[in-house]
Amino acid sequence: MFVSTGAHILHADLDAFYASVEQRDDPRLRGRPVIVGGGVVLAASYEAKARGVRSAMGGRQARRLCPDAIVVPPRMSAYTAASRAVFEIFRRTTPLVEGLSVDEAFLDVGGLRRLVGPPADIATTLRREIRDEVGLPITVGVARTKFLAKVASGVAKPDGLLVVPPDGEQAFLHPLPVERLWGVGPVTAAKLRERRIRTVGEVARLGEAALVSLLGAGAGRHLHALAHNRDPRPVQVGRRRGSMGAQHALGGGPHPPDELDAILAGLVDRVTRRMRRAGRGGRTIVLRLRFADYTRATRSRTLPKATDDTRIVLDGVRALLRAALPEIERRGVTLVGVALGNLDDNPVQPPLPFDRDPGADLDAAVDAVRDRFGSDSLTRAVLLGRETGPEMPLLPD
DNA sequence: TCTGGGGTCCTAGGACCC
DNA sequence: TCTGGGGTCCTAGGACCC
Repeated sequence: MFVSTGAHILHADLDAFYASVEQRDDPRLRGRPVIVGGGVVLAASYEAKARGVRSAMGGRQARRLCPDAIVVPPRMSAYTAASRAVFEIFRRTTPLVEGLSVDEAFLDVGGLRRLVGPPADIATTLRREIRDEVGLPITVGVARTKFLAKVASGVAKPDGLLVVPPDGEQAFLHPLPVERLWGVGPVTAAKLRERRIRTVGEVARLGEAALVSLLGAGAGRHLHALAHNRDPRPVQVGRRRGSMGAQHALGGGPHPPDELDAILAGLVDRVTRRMRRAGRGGRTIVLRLRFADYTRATRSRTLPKATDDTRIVLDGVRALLRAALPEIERRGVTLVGVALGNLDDNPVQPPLPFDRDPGADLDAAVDAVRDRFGSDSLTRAVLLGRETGPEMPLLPD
């Protein structure tokens, strides 16, 4: 078997994805600072990033930094369509594609050298095809390992291509600030900074034992390996997600139990519908909370077998909510969420009519739900929940 | 810096079993 | 009645990513 040892892994990452789709579809937005999302920045164009706007930033602050920014509401279906088109080009390039999110993936092109050409040429072609066929800029990092390819694309952004040759890895890696390392966030960076460690090279000189005592066994060993550029993980095709969830942020002020219950019913309906559409079931039910001080908590319970059943999940969420109510009362709540973990692949039940088609005939949908759940009030709530969320009527217990 | 929505992986303690 | 070591599952929290 031929094993490629050169720089053969591509990390392809669309630039400012949502904002680029908006600029593509509306010529008036091109060359101008664009912010997608109102209350909070979901994505910012590079013109807006240059002014300090970052994703996850509050909308007010973003507008203060960049008063002339054009703010557009998100169009999720357009982003999903663009993502599909890009992934088709990925898979046309090589069957070894591992998606990381809607806008990035690893591609292993090690076996294509004889057939198509060297990885750098393949990356150039890939970028051109995505530009020509989908109309979006994409940055590609090329290296011998996944980790290094990801770091390379981060350095090359936006609209760039960077190849790290195997004999240039240390020279590329060591001068970089530790924040560039995949997996080093604010907390880890602060711990390292306290020890006067700022670059990857300084991490590499530290020694595994010192890193483990500073960061813990897992993170310490992981970081030590990355700093020495050891990353044996292969590109994995067909990874499936392990959990599915939905959440809803709440304004300040009190939120009575009835209101929380109604919101959670809407969230449960959204998640279970997605699960049925995906043909998956979950065994662990998670209630996610964020309190008024923005600390987070989860409460969970695990069922004997996986389910995608709205009623069963809702019952579980309600039990978790009841138990958490005193703490919510005391501390206030600013977010509720529902997630299902321990996902397996058994399609538990056929999808309901509007699982596939939101415009399905309402009477037929009501009948189908009633057949399955046998309750008029739940039927009504489930149907309403697909659109209303917070405003939906209370469910009886 | 006053904070959305969707995920991943890791750690640690306790229950339970052999 | 008191005691060992190992393994798995569950719950909860935390850091990180896009």
